Amino acid sequence: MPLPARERAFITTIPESFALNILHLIAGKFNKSSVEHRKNAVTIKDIAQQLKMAPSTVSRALRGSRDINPATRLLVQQVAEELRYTPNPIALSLKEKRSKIIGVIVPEIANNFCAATIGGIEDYAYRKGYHVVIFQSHEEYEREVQNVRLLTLRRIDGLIISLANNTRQFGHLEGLPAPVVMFDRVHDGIAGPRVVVDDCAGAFNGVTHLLSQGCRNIAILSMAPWLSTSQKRLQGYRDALAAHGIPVNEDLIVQSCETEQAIQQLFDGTVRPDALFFSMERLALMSLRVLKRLGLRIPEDVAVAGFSDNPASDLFSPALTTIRQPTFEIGQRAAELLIDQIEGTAVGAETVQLSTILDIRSSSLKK
Amino acid sequence: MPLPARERAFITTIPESFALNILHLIAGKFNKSSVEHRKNAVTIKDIAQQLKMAPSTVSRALRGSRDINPATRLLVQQVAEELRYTPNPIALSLKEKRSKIIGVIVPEIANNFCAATIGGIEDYAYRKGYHVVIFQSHEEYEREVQNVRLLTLRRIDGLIISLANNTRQFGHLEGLPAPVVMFDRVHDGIAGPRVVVDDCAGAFNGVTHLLSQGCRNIAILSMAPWLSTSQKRLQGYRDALAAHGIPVNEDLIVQSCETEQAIQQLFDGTVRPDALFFSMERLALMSLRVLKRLGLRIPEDVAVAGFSDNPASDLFSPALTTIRQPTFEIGQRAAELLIDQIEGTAVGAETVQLSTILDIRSSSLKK
DNA sequence: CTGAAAGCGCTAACAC
DNA sequence: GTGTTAGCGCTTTCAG
Repeated sequence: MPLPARERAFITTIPESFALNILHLIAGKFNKSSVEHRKNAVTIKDIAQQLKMAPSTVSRALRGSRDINPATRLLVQQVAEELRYTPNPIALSLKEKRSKIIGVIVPEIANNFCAATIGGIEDYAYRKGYHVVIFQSHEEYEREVQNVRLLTLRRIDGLIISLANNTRQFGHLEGLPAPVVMFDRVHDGIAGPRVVVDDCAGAFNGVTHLLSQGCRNIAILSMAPWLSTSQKRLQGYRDALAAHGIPVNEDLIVQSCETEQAIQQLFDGTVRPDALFFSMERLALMSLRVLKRLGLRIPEDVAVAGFSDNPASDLFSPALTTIRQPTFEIGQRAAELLIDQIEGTAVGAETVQLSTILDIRSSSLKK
Repeated sequence: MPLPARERAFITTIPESFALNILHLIAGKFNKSSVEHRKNAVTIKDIAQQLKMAPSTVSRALRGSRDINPATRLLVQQVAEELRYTPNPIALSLKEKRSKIIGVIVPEIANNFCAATIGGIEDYAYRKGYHVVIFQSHEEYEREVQNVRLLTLRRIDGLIISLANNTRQFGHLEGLPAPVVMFDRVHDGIAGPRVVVDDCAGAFNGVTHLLSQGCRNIAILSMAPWLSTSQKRLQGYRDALAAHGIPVNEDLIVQSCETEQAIQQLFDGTVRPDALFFSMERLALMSLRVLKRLGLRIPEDVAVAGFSDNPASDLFSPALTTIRQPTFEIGQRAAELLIDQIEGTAVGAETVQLSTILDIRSSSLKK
């Protein structure tokens, strides 16, 4: 099999390196193709050799050190460019103990809130010269732990995380060798800055709106009751009812991971809800589907509203009233807080709280 | 004058050669505090010291080499565990010239198709012991190029990519030091395996369905005409019309990035369409919004169908007829093809073609 | 100003 | 079997 010109050149110029590879082949450490793909990257040494100077000098020239002859510097830069030298970030990481990478762990990338937030994180991080690597916990504690470990091993410079649904222990987030910023689903037991929205106020506004439409039996849906968001949104719900002098019917508070059944049961109970308030995006589609299946009309029979960042909410049948979050900004702020910590410019363990946006649409307009 | 080191990845608008230059000039001194977070992780050396043996012995013991006294091995393992030793993947990458990381570049994570596909990639990759790092091109060529460069520098073991909307040159994908697998939006000029769906057949089926509903003036919407998917889906459209002996009206073929206006203009033309067929997910929501604004009823005035993997399609008003793709499997297969190449077990430059699924819903049912 | 040398953590060829 | 040594690419003392 004829090798491409480039690879042939590589073999003839650097025979020792090739020999080394061959040895690996024999040892079975590398298989054939994994070697074929790797090109001989030019290193600082190659430049030094060509210029007949020490690698350290080249390094200095390239890094713009003060202690260097401008002439040499120029020369080095020229050759570096000629040889298309690119620094090896791995070697750098090893030496400097940092990677210029920040890790993000979210429950599900497919969740509109998460996807949009990541956009904001990337935006800020890239501007600051950091890569962003994204992991999904798929709402599973074990996966989350595993991801944190992986990331730590890779010597990421920092971590941004929104907790999985069923994360109830937090040891994996303590004593980490890198700073952590939490957003959305946070845990008070863990120190460090965080970015959240005013979940309580968001829910309060949403529920108040439903009350203004004449709803009196408002059911609230959430999944894991231990999530910070669930708790605060539930509080907002309670507050709104209290503000209207309406007693809370605990039967209308659904906290279950078997949501589909739970919703159905709601309508078999003694008090049939006249409104559904969901506190998680995942519950939005589910609620609508269940109501549809039960043959209930929205909003005539049941008004519907809740937290969701689905960009198609206005196209639903009927258009869905939602509480949106400033996703992009949440991401940006989280990245900012993290990088401030990484680079030591952090003021303290700040908590950033942003506001939600209530988009009223027909699913909650009784008339 | 020197910029902080963290800014260096972002000088993209200036010529590449110049950027290379700058890149080193500005690599400033590393902030002390950023290292403060780092704990001095225990290394293979620490274990060796404690056990009064050579690091290489420890290495062998830990890697389960054959040439080692079972007793020593056990001892080493015990101490390793005691000291909570974790291997440093960076050092490994530097030595072995591979990272056990595969890179994924998609246009937008927020796109349902992309998010779901990534799920499949992760699933397979993780099972094979690879990490997946995700990048977004945000449909921009420059960003795509930049991502590829970044990934290459990081010595990723392989790349999975779906091209950006406006990528029309492909130099950045040629001669890469790692294998590449393309999916969805591919380019024939680039060698290597790929995973696609039968776009042509998918469009054919969709359009045929619209024809069966009595539609005769079916408009087709796409964005960049040079995308592989656009082309094949358009071909399916033409084929379906041809199969029914219906002449193609070129005015009904919209290929524009100003889609919103373009759709509107369609309805000002001499031939008013009685159906809209969109060939990209992004166009789905847009089409529905424009039609709504124009006061057109779906499907009575205009039937609507097209490619989309939006999981809420059934909840739209009206429920949206879609051509879905086997997203999870696409991801799995792409990862499989890539890892086969990385590990040298690839059979050849395979092309995997999967089938689409037509979900007929009310948006296209004329009666 | 520049070169030589050490070392980041790890593996592997080569002794003994 | 195990120790010694070299080296992946780069930065950084420490001498000149």
